[in-house]
Amino acid sequence: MSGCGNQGPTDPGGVDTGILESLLGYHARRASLAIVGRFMEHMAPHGLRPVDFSVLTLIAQNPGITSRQICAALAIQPPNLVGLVGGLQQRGLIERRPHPNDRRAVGLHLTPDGQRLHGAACATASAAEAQAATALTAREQATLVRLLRKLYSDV
Amino acid sequence: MSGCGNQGPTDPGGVDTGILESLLGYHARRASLAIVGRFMEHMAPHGLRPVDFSVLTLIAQNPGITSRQICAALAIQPPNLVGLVGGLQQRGLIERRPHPNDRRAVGLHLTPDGQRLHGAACATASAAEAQAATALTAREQATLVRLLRKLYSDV
DNA sequence: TATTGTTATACTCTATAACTATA
DNA sequence: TATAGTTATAGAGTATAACAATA
Repeated sequence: MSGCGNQGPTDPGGVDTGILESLLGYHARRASLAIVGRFMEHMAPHGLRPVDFSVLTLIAQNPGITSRQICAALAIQPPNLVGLVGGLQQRGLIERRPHPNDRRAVGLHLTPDGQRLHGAACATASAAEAQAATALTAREQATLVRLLRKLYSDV
Repeated sequence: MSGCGNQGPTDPGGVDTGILESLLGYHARRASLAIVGRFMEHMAPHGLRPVDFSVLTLIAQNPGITSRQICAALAIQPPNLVGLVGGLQQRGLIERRPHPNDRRAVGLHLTPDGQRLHGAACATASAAEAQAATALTAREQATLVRLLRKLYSDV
């Protein structure tokens, strides 16, 4: 029974998607792609990808944070963060300072330019969020965030 | 104000994630990665990636479906589907038959082996879904799917 | 011995241009 | 002229191994 007993709903193209419609991962991935795509369009004028904005935010909220801490918080492999941080530094948005306690590590800080750009990017992010969530009420948004957190918090 | 006025919650590592906590895309992406990751682990014994399972499901539910229809339903670029379909055919899971009305197109069908594997994979998918959603009640799951669909349906 | 940051590298995923045969 | 399928290819994104400096 390769159809799994389902005669499921159809997508806009009139194709029966069967069991896919019942899988949380299917919907989570499609929603993620749609939202992140819109976020990218809004953030493009700032020259920031979603991961760039995430890194800037972590540095803004945690001055002196190390690369390893960023990697742990965002699930990025250390080698893949090197170029990203290098790019932000080359644009003059962040700077590296010696870590006070550990001479192996480097503390990351926003420059004044970085603070200005991050402030503008935060406003853009809020605007994008408001637009992305027009289909949802405020209560639905809160519910959605709560349920999504449940899904990845206990892994 | 590069912190956007937020002094947000912290992630397990004790890092302040600031405005990220309020962004739907941030949570949708993390939830998607967590769920899809577990789905991949469950599906690995069948030798199927999520996209392979999706394609097999579409063919199972829509015998004779064309590559272009699959591309439209799953947002895959046609060139990227060629190798995928070729691999499934080489494994003897699907077969290509001439399209009844259009000599340019090819209708895709599951072989008996493909039907057996897809049936087993469906059972695995259901089991993975049940495990992924232990943190949620049945009502919460339904709510989550409904809200996620809203987010990407009106794009 | 373990950890930080780094280089080099490879593998996957995704996107575009261009071709062929049919419509 | 437009579409279905394909090839070749380029660009992201992501993964591991191994190294030097330091803990």
